[in-house]
Amino acid sequence: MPQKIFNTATRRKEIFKPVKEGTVSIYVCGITAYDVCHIGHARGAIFFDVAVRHLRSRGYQVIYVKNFTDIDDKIIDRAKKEKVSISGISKRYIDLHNEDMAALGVENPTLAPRATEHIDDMIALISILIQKGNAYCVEGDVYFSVDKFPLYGGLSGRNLEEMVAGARIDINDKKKNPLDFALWKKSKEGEPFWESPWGKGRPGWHIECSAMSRRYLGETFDIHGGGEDLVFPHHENEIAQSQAATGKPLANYWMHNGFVRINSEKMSKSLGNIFSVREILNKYHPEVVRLFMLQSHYRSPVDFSENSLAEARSALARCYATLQLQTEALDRPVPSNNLSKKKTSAKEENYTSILEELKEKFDAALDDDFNTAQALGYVFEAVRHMNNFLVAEQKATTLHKSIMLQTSKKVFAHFGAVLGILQDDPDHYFRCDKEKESRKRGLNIEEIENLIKERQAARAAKDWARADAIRDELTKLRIIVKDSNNTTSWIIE
RNA sequence: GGCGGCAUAGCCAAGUGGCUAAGGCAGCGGUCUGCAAAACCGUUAUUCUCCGGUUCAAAUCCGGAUGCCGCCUCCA
Repeated sequence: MPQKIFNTATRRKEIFKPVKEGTVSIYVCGITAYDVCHIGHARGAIFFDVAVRHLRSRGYQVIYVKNFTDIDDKIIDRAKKEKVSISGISKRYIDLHNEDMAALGVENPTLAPRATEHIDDMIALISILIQKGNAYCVEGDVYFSVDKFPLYGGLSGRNLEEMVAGARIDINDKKKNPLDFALWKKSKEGEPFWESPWGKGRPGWHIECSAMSRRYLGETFDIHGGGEDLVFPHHENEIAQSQAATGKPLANYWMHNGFVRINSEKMSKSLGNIFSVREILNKYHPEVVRLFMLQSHYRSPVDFSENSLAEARSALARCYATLQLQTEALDRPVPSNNLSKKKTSAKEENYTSILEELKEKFDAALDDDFNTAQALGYVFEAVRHMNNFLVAEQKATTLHKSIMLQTSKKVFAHFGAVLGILQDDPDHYFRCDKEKESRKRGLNIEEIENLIKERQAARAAKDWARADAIRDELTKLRIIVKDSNNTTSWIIE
């Protein structure tokens, strides 16, 4: 099945055809380094991470570029406020960003260029635009002339007249058209600057992406991505700059991820409902966040709440419980003399083929515009299927059982590798989960373990009253006790 | 004012013309268990906001209504 991608530019799902057979070049707009990453950044990062992982698993060689904006008004403001250098601010938040992404299991992009390292590329591009008459210089500022670019508005589906008629456009006397945007800004007193043919100044926001994508991916590359808010004006302006300069399309496919909402409200500073990645990772295993994000389609808004994360946590625990059973089954030695004696039945073979079929469906779901929600549906079907198998075949020691376990191991490894979940050791996962949950609820793991031990002793002595009393006590703390033949494990509800 | 999106079970959420409307969470009945829990088995939408239309056939296409949301200003 060919890869399909919903292209913002055409508002349609299209069959993906790379510029160069077998490779994918992708550019995603990264962060402006002036604050810590929030859950919205996490969504975009996780989604594009999965998209790239999937393309790679399908055999494409992917070049993934995600930039850092390290010069910008907000960074300058913050530097002023804290009385530190601009590079001090940007370095701090780039480092924190990298930590957060690593914690979320987001793989590093192939390249992570910074705007300030590409000022020359930007100046070169702006010069071309001036030369071609698409840009003009006024008192040290350089503006892009939207009237000279007939395709302007094509990506976001707007036209110039309507936008000019809109009341919210700021009127600037220097601009020929109110929609013209800055390519280069004359530096103000005390601001950082670079020398340019138009005097001392710094780049406008949009030009960096045009310059860096051109440098690393060429004039036309495959996929350009970002959050949906970037469609206008940022990506519209990038297209205008790049295509006016090169005469070629900037990117063939435009992908935009939807926003994260908080309890059905827009996440914003004024509402004070911004959740940082680090504060969430303090409470939840990173894969819970990934699972939560991937359960919705990337283009839909996703509603983030304590409750929805808790649901994702239960769902992930279900997967790890199965992996744990699987690991135990794999560790159990199978007497080799029994293997040869028993023949594999059709029913047994069926177990393996269903798992392999689910893997195919999983990949096909991701081929279809990266439908991670549907792909996860197949993961959970595989979980149930595996549980069935593990219960039904518990006592079996046939050759098939070990084949099935190996297949399952392979299939779940594939699911996990593509979605970036199920990467933890199950025991470690549950331990980590316990630590986070107990910290959150002010529980003491040691005390709980002691109670569990006490209860086990009571059970061994068949002192059911005592055992039940302890269990009731633990239940009040929302701790679930799981007894098996000779051990007792526990989880936090 | 302009442009765009969404509405599917108690909750979350796939599905965009035709097999029984994925999956998760929660609930209920059963197996298991000292009793539970976990796991497993079974079960929970004759129906996809409403009203019209197209079609042999629509949650899925078209028109209209209602409700919610996003972008147009820095924003992932």
